[in-house]
Amino acid sequence: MKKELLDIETGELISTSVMSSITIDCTIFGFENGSLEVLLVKHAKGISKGKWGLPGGWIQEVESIDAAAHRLLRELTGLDNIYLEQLKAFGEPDRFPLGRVITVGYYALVKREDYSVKAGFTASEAKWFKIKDVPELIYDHTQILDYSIRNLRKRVRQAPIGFNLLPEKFTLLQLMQLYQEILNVEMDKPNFRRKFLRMKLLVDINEKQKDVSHRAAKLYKFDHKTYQKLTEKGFNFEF
Amino acid sequence: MKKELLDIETGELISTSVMSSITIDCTIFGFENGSLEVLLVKHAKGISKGKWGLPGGWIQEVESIDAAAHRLLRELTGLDNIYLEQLKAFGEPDRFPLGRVITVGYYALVKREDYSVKAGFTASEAKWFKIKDVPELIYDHTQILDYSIRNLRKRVRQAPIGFNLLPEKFTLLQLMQLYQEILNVEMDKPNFRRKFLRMKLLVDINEKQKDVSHRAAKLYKFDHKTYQKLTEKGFNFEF
DNA sequence: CCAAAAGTGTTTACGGTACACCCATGC
DNA sequence: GCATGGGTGTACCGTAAACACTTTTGG
Repeated sequence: MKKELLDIETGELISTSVMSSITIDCTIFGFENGSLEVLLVKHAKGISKGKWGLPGGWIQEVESIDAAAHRLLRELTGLDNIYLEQLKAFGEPDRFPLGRVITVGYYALVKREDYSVKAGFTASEAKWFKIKDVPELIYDHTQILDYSIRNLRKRVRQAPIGFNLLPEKFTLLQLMQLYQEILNVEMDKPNFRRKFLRMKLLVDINEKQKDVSHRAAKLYKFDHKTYQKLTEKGFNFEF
Repeated sequence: MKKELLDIETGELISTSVMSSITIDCTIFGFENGSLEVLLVKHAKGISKGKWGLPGGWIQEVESIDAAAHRLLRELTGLDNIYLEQLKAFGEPDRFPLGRVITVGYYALVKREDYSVKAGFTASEAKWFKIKDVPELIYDHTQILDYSIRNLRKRVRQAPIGFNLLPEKFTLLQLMQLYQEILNVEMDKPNFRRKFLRMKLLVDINEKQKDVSHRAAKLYKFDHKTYQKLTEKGFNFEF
């Protein structure tokens, strides 16, 4: 529809075919050394210069919202096939200081082993933060992040999406630590292992850890087929 | 921001301060005679004349998305304080034939006893449909409705939101029938009653049904305080 | 040997499920 | 009496929770 719009951050008039008044913002979660982290970007210019925020962008005229979010992730991380889900639209009238802009929030789960900062983004522009170390964010991004975390906690108890934060091969203890970190609870190792193994969601790949200073743990993979079957009939993870 | 826009349904140029390219559509659920129903409106003019769709509207420049949805509901049903939650944004590029418009989907639960069609809406313009009798809908509204139903089924197992579809005072059988209808399952009466009573969510108001041709059932109310407490620590309803 | 984490076994209690059965009311 | 739904009792089973215990590996 419209081809010219004011870049509401820089004040420049830009000419392109994106939708005005609608943006996308994405909370990207990662898991490293037992801590849940989010990827934030530092704004280089405009009124929010020097401040951290969630990665975001515009939606093109001929692109679905989901496609725009995937494109954004690819541009930022170089990764395709990231686990990505829409949260909801955020649209308080005053959420954005330079005009009325509604944003569609997403959250993504990334395997840190796959991730590398993409060309064009230096370490000073994009950085992982532990949840507890997240600084003050621009606009309503703190609110969006809070919503993302609450949503992750909810989702992780309804579907085994936590796998998307772990390496391909992982141990049961890693899995348990992931749940402990996200849900902020203490769990019993023996009970956790039995509970998860009973679900038949893990495939024993007959490999073990190497170079650990204790008994090596079995490595598992996630069984996508069982996951699909369970998803169709609905299921629950209460920890 | 912009004050003039083309009414994409009628083709008229209208002058008002609403956001262009963003609308709201709302699935309004009701429960009557053991059946789950939705309120649809018939479009009177424009390219979708004579077809049924979800009630929807524009978002004003100085109004939050949630406020717009509440206003829409009030205009349509005359009701305030309706249970209302956002679903997500729907934005396929071709979802709307006359231009790129993203819509924010909502779903609402109303007590049918409170509801009356508002002045300005005649019976031929707004009508309740049983879920199975819903006709073909305009644009992507069938998809939004499907998403709403799936979401309702999910939510009803995570929080006792079903209460919002029942009268103030209800029997345990009514409650069970509501769950059976929404989840499309058969339940055991004795077990359902014990399970629900154990949750301490129901208040026995020491009243009984009248004029029924069988033993009169106790009437209950929903205990909002216990609900709040349970919500804070998270809870699950598996039926 | 010890430390550290992997992994097994056992006991208890509670909630889900199935189903038999009695109660109250109108016709 | 009979139909209809209201409501109680009970027996069985699976799983969650707590925790004692054994196994494997590096140092």
